[in-house]
Amino acid sequence: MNLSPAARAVFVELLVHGPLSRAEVARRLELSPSVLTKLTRPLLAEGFLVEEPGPAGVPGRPSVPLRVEPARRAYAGVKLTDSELFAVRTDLGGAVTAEVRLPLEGHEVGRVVGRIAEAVALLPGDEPPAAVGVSLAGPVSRADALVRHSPFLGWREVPLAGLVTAATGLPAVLENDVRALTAAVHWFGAAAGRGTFALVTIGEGLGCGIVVDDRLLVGTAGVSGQIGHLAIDDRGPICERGHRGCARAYLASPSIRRTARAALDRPSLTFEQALDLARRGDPVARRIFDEAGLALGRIVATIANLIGPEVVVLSGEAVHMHEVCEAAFEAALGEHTHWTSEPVEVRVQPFAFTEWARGAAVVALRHDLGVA
Amino acid sequence: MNLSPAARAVFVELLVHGPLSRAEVARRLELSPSVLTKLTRPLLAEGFLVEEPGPAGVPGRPSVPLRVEPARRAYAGVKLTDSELFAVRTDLGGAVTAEVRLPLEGHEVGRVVGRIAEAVALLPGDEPPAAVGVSLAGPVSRADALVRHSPFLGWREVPLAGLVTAATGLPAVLENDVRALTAAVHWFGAAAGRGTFALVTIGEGLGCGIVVDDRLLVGTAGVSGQIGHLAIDDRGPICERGHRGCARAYLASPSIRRTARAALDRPSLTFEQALDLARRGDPVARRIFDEAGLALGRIVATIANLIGPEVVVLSGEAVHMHEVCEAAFEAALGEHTHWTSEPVEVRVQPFAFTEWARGAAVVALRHDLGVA
DNA sequence: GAAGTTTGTTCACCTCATGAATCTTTCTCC
DNA sequence: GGAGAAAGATTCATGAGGTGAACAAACTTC
Repeated sequence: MNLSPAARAVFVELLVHGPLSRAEVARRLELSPSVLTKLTRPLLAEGFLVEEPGPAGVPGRPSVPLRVEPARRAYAGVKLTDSELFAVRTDLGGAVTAEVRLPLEGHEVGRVVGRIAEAVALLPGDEPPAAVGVSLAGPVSRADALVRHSPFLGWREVPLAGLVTAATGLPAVLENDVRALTAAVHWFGAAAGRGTFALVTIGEGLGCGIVVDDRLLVGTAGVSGQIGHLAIDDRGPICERGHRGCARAYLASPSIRRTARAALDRPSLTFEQALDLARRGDPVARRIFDEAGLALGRIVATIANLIGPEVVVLSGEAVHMHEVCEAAFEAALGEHTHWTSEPVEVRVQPFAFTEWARGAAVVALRHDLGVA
Repeated sequence: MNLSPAARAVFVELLVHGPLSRAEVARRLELSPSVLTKLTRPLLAEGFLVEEPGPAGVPGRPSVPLRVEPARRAYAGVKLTDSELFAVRTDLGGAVTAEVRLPLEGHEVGRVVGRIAEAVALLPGDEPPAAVGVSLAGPVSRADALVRHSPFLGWREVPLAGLVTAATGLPAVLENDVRALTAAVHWFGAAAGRGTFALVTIGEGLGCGIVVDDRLLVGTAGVSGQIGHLAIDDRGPICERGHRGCARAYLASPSIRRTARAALDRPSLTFEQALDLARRGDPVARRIFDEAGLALGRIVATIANLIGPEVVVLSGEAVHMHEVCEAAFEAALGEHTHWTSEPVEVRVQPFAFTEWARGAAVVALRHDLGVA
């Protein structure tokens, strides 16, 4: 989109913080009002911004709120798993306008890239997306556009973004899945407008993305938010790495399924079935989910004590278990929050199966706007 | 000092990253070489910078490294405890050039402020310091220059910085003690030049300061780095807040003293005596410090997993215990570091009793330079 | 309808970084 | 030892991008 730094700041402010008058944006960004006239004019002319009817009944010249026109531009986001691929098309406001789901046949790089291109082409829409974002689990070097290591695809040092650009003819960006989701939550999700927050995802694994002063925490060698093996209790269940009572062993859905199967002696029980049993008051299932809630509360409290976020957002494929284990969660959060502070605000972001891909699309959007 | 943003960036780069040529500074700050000529000229003329003999033996015009002249300006730093006050004078390079220690007679605000002014006046030096920094434990609102709450002084909402300015006639800044020390470690200590690191202090209490991308993490309501009550083991010793096996109970020097007195049945044993027993191989004392090392390793691993710092610096009055519990510390750090990462680099910053006050002086220095 | 208030615009101006050109001072190669 | 290469430092015209004052616009309040 090629925006000047000031124009970018104005556009992002309007995108994330909703319709705002020029005067209000000037105050927030500590700019003089005159510069807003200048910066918004071309954006209005090109249709990226539109004027809205303003509030009435206040003294002074009525303000004219400016709003980003979401339909003005589209983005594609693709999330890779070991067996399939989710693709979505979103507008400028991060809203999903189309979705596609394709199985992956094998993990050979060329085949997967072909599938990605296919999925992007299948997404209905008037114009081609302005950029494509791709996300997957595991360490990713965004700067080098390189998949460092993907355990479930068996990849090492794959320059995926370049290959996707070659296959689609579109600018492509690569990002770790949790970080991509964090970006979406930051701008358009439960943490919209918050400067400092943490996202905790619960599902096949545990993930954590941290945003400090509106900047995503990357960490040395691209590693941060590793909460999977946080020690909860030296006597708890054993995780795949042999740790007793670590966070994964209590919380990850495969661990919960495993524990429930063993405890209930039902070898084919699914996670959802176990959750249902707990909902209906089965004491064994209840206990398992209560302990999961305790672990989650402890994790959130640890993050909150250390970082001091404004809010902690919960998401992930298994986040709906929160309603079942809420009491235990709140108790553990309160108990482990530092005594001088109030427990951190917690928000549950309902999870749709397109969420991961939407995160990737938001990364594409941010890239297109030139946001680091 | 009233520097333009660019001049400030140049000066700080030279202050923190040692002597550098103009060309090198231009490259690091992504500025054109010409602007460096312009920006450094007044700083050289006023004696804040001096030219140094450069390296020989390389092709091209020899570079002229620029160095900050530390003696050009002085700062005062004051640390308050419940019973006494430590004051230091430092130069621009954060080096301590004088120190004073005064007992506090009572905790009445006016008396304490008078003592601070007295101590600052007592510090020998040619010119008065350019600014005074004051640090103390507990929540401090730096923006409002307000001590929110000081448990050991019995203060609430005391506008200390304003009072110190009134009493000394010097600009005064207020900061939490751990954060002040973090600032000193960041610019002139074991993390000098690192962009992302964590400081963990061990002493009467546990503290943690976090710097991300060269910016101090403040946290909502000014609260972050609360590691004191991190849960280590549900069966461990009990801390003053009634938590079993929390970090304080394992690591804070009063807890260690208490545990050692009870276990060895020596009611008047000091922390240093217990440490000495451990050094000499006493099995009871060894065990106590080994467990402290395990707790510390676990804390550092947790911070490293979450933040991904380049280095974790250990400091505080009791940091010398690290040498005694190093093996246990390293073992716990390795065990609790996420399996995909190498253990974080750990540096021990030797602690002098002037360190806290030096931190306060560095806060004054940063304030004087206009660094947030 | 006059006064007051706030928004939005225009315009002259000013700060500050850039980029090209140039000068300086060394090393390397022949 | 001289020519040329190399890198640092400087000068200067230029331009981007912001500010501040002045003013117009559009509404409320009295």
